[in-house]
Amino acid sequence: MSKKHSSQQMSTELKDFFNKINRTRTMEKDTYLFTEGDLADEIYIIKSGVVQIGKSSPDGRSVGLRICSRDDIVGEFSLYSHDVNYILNAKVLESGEVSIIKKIDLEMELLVNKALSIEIIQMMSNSFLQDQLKFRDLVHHGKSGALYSTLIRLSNSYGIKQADGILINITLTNQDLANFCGTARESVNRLLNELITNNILSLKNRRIIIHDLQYLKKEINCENCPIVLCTIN
Amino acid sequence: MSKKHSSQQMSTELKDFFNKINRTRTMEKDTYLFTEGDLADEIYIIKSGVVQIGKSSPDGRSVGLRICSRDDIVGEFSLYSHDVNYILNAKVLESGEVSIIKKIDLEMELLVNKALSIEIIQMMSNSFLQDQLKFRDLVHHGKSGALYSTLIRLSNSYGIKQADGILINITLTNQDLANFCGTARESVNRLLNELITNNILSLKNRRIIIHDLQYLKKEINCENCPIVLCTIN
DNA sequence: TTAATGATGTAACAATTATCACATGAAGTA
DNA sequence: TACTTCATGTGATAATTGTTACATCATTAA
Repeated sequence: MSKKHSSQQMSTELKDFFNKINRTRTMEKDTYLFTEGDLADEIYIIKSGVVQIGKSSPDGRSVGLRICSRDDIVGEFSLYSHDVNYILNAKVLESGEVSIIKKIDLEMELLVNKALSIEIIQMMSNSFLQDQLKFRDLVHHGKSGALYSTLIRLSNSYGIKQADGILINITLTNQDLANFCGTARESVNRLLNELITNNILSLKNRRIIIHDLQYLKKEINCENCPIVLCTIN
Repeated sequence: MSKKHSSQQMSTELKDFFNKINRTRTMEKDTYLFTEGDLADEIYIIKSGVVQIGKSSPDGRSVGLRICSRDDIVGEFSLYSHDVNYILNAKVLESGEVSIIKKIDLEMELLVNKALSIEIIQMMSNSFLQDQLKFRDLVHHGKSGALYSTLIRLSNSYGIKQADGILINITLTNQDLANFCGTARESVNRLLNELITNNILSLKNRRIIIHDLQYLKKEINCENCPIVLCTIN
C-alpha cells in the first residue's frame, strides 16, 4: 500500500525515538488496541495493519473518526497527567503490529529533546486545522456531503492511482462508512449506488474506485486545500 | 464575565512569553482579526473582547467553529513553515484588544523554552480530544443534537450560575447558532422555542438561560466528560 | 417620531434522511 | 453441498429538516 499523506504521521525525531525504545505488540483483527476507559499510559505507532479510531455510544451506535495504518500515531496525548483514561477506542480492522511508547518515557524525552517537541507541535497543529475543515464538510453539507468528504479523505489516505481512477485500497462496509458520516447504512448504500449509476465511482472486490474525484470535490465546495489537511488518518 | 474553562487557554509559560513581548492591537466589532488567505505570521491572545473563529464558504454560507474571549489563543500554528495562509477567519463579535506574537518569535522561543513546548502540546492534545467529541455530538445526533451540544459548550465556556439556571453571557443570533450547527436559522428558531415551551431554557435580554442542562445532556448521551473537553473556545 | 434595518416567529410545503421489513448475494464452514 | 452468517439492495413509510414567503418585533438612524 502506498501511503503518502497523514496528519499524525511519524516524524523523523519521533521515529528515531520509537526505534530506540523498540517495544512492540501484535494486534489481531476485530480486537481493540484500547477501548474507552482503559488507562491511557501508552502511545502507539502502527508498523503494519489497520486501526480505526472511534467512539461507541451508550445507545449502541458507533462513531468513526480516523482510519490509521503504517506510521500513524495512535493514542491520546494526555501528557504529564496520570490516571487519565482513553476517551476513544481503537479497533483493529486488519491485523498487524504496533510500536509502543510509555507515556512517561515520552514525557521524559520531551524534557530533553526539543526537536521532538516541535515535531509533535507541528503534527498536532495539522490535526487541528484538519478537524476544522472536517467540521465544515460533515456538518454543513448534509449527509451526502459527509459521505463525499469521507470518500475524498479516504482517497487521499488510501488511494492508489489506476488507469481508470483512484482505488481506495481498504475494505469498508456500508455500515463503516455510515459510522463516519452519521447516517443510516441504507442511506450510504443508496448514495453509493447513485454515484455508481452516474459513473462517479465503481466497486471492484469490495473496494471503491473513484472515477470522478472532481465531481465529489465540487459538490462540497472543496477548495483544494493542502492534501495533508484532508486525510482520514 | 467569569471564564472558567478553555481548550486553548493561555498557560503560564505562554502568558509570561506574551507579556514579555507585549505587542497589542485593538480590534473593532464586526471587523476581522484575520481572514482566509491572509498571511499567517502571527498568533494572538485575546485580552478583552470576543472573537468567533469560522470559515466562509464560496456559496456564501458561514461555518462557526469557536467563540473565544480573554486568555484564549487565536491563530494557526503552522510553525517553521512560512508563506502559509490562514485557512479560517476570526470575526470580532465584541470589540477588544489582543496581544500579538510573531510566529517567528514563538519559533525561536520554542527552541530554547522546553516548558513552553510542553504547555503547547498539552493545550493542543486537549483541543484534539475535544474536537473528536464534538464530531460525535454534531454529526451523530441530528440537528437538535448539534444545537444541544452547542448550548452545552456555550454554557461551559460562557455560563454564569444564577438562581434560576445558567446564563450564557454572550449574545448570539439564531443565525449564529445555526452556523455552528449546520442548520437553517428557522430550524434553530423552532428548536429553541420548543425548548422554551418545555421550560428547558428561556431568553432574557437576548441571552439564553438554561434551566435544565441535564435534559440537553441526556438527549445527546453526554457522559459528563471533563468539562475542559467540552467548551466552545 | 418615523423610517429603516435587522432579528425573530411561523405556516405551508418540499426535500432529505431514517426506519422498518424483507429479499438477495457473497463468503466461509460443517 | 448445504447451511450459516454477514453484507448489500430496495420499497414503503415516517420523521426530520430545509425552503419560501411573510408577519411581527426591536433597535437604531434620520
